[in-house]
Amino acid sequence: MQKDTLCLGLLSLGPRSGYEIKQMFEGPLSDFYSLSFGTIYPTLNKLQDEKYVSCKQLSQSKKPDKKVYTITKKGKDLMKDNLLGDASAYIRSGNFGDQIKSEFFLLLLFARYLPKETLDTVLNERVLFLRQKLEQFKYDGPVPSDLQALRNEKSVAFIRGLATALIESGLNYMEKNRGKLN
Amino acid sequence: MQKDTLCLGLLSLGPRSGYEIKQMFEGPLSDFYSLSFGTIYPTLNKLQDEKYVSCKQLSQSKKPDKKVYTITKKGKDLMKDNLLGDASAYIRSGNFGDQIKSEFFLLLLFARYLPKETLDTVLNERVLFLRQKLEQFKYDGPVPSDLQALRNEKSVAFIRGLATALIESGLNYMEKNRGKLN
DNA sequence: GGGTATCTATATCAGGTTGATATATATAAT
DNA sequence: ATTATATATATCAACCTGATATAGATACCC
Repeated sequence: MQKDTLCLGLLSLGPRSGYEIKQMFEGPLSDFYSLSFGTIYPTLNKLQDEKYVSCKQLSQSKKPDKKVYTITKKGKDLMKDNLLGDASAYIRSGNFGDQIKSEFFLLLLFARYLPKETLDTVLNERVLFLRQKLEQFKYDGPVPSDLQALRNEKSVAFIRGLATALIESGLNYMEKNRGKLN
Repeated sequence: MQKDTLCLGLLSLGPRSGYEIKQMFEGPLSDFYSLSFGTIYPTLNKLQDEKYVSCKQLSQSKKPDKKVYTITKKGKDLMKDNLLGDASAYIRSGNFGDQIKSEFFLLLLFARYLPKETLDTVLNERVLFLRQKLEQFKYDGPVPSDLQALRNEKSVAFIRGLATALIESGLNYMEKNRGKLN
């Protein structure tokens, strides 16, 4: 997905600074996508130049100033056009699509070169890690206000449910079949 | 995972040309990882310079010449060292780790900006796509001889089983919950 | 025979992204 | 006072991808 469309999509949930957009990627979005500062800041500048977003400099007490970007009517139109135009291209991506770099699967692929105890430790820690992820996706308590807008999206509820189902079935498979790797 | 380690790992399954390594990434590995020619060829040259692989130029009838690379003892040692040294870093990557760019999930995130019929079509085609993927992972018939070495790995059987379980639970969830996106 | 399409095979490079780093303000802890 | 941490913006070298170039060989069509 074009970085422009993605930033506009996140700004459609409410005005944000570049730093806050990055926080969204490090929070609930981190399992599906991420952009670095080196991409986010230049993208926001470009979007501002082309009037897809407007910008207000905000002085804050107790924190450095920040630039808060607001999506414009022109920006919303571009976002919707882009989403609609590219929708069919995204069908074949994602989990078992074409954008994944899974180093864990590569490690499993070469499992026979690892000492038995190392493989055992790796699998144990992977299970712990996935259980932790599961808790994160199931967590329903309070979140920082910036992230609340994401949480409120119906689509996020769907995605969290899907992630939960996938992790649970993955855990289940690993616990039942890990013996096959030895 | 370092590209060096990855190429050495694939060469540990048998001698291959750069083109054939690329074919492995486009075949059964495509859902977990990929490297482009722009990475593969320079990596093989570097590995050859440093004696981690040896190279034979092969004339073929009916096809252009190819350079076939064979992993050396020194190369196998490096590969094992690297796998062992980096194993713990790979635990938190992969599906619901930190290396995923899922454009399909992003599209779902912004589902409310899509016309109802478009979303419906997208979900239908995604289901068809995943069913096709499922068939690919379950397929047990003959494969080109280059890819047979991968197929024979115990770890590949484990990974294919895991992928199958994940896709099935994802399909199941999507079919039961897609109404929640409207 | 000429056109073109496809497959095998290697190589290179512009363009884009990341991860690291720099800079700065402010709070909190030692 | 200094060290660490959080907020906040910005930049850049290093790296990778996707595209493109080149080339030998087969195959099909008119």
